[in-house]
Amino acid sequence: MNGWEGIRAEVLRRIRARDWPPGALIPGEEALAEEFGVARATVNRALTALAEAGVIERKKRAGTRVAELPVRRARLEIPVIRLDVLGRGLAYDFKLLSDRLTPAPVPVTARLGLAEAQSLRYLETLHLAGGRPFVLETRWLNPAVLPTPAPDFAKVSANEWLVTHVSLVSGDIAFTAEPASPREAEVMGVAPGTALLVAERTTHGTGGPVTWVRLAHAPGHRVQMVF
Amino acid sequence: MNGWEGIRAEVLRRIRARDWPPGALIPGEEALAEEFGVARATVNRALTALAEAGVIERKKRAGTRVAELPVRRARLEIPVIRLDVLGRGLAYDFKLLSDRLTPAPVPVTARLGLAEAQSLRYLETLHLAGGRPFVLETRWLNPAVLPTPAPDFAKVSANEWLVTHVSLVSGDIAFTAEPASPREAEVMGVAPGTALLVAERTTHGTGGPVTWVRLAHAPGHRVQMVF
DNA sequence: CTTGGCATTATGTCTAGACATATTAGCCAA
DNA sequence: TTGGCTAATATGTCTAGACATAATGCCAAG
Repeated sequence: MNGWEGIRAEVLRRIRARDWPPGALIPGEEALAEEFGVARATVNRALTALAEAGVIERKKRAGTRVAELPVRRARLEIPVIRLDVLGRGLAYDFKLLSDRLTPAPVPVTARLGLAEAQSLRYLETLHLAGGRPFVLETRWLNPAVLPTPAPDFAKVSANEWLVTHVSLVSGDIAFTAEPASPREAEVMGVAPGTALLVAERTTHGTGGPVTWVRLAHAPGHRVQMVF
Repeated sequence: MNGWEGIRAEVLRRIRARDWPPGALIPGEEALAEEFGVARATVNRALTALAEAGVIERKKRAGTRVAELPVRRARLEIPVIRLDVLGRGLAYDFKLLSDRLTPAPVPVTARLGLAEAQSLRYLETLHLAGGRPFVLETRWLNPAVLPTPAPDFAKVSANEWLVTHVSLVSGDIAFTAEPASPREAEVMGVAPGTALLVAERTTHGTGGPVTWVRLAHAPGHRVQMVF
């Protein structure tokens, strides 16, 4: 194992072996560079990677120490729903159930940072996997981000159109478990009250708030992450 | 905006502005270095960061192109439950409900890659926030990773002991929504069938499989991530 | 005793140049 | 036409040295 990845591996090994226990100060870059016989920049590359991974904490002047409670980070890759379905080996299709301009409820405008009672585009899309309900997408979309003429969301799902056409800058996503509402039960063909995995996303772009979306997944859906 | 972060920002701006649309080949590092008046290494730093973020795709000889469908990545920071609770401004406590060595069910041994019917340490821990049930932790723990004498999980929760004492190498986490089982309903004080957010984690360490754990969260729990 | 400023020091970033490596396009031969 | 070799090329990594920046701790002034 050579190069900066080799150094990263060796430093990680020493941390795991508790040569350098949690909280300990590890040797400076200069010292490590000499020990490994490389330039300081190479050690820096390795330590920077470990810091990004949360294994060590670095501060100027204070040095580098092993993280006390190594925060475990898991990465979630959020695919376009179509690709998610195809990736499971199932045929994809979707139905646009609702598309209208209507005053948004306060919780939605509040989360997006818009004026109360502003009219937003409301889209209800049922995504199908192998002909069966997969996800019910309930979306409030800021019409200001749409071009004129607006795209036809019956042809391209809003989910996919947004990814390729709007510059998404930041956002957050939250997962909850909720009982299926009567409407959800009817549309997805499950009993009311069935436990559904729900993802709520808020997205902001360069031109301001973009969309708030709620994805209610079919029973049994798993959101998988690796760390 | 100076330095490699400034270059990253400018490249990102051009991608967002569709100066360089999805799929397009962007100028090589040498060309960009000359344009911005910096060394090639600085451009490389900026582009490496963008590649890690999934915005561009880089291949030797083939050059750098804008990602067609920018995969959105969200990062989940998995805290120790005690800190999660304290971070919500609530008092933390936990009760060890069960602790015994018993043959593990096949799905568990299979996921951990252990022989069937192997005896594992079974721990059932109820985590409390402000005196109310917060998470029911159901854990199967490979006794091979424990020191002798084994720690007293009635004093330190297994959740916390593992983070600080075992070298966790890799693992995965999955979220599902499930109806509360009769046992869960009883322990957590909810009606059977209530929708619970469940996290299942499998963890492997340097010394082999470590633990399989199921965390059933109290109703209303949100797992929040930022991207 | 407290506060402000300053020197110290470890990390952060940058440069100019070099070599390594992967990949591709094109050429040549079977 | 096809298969394989080769040369060209863009990214990946590294070096040695330099300056920038941010904490820290000490010291002096109040």
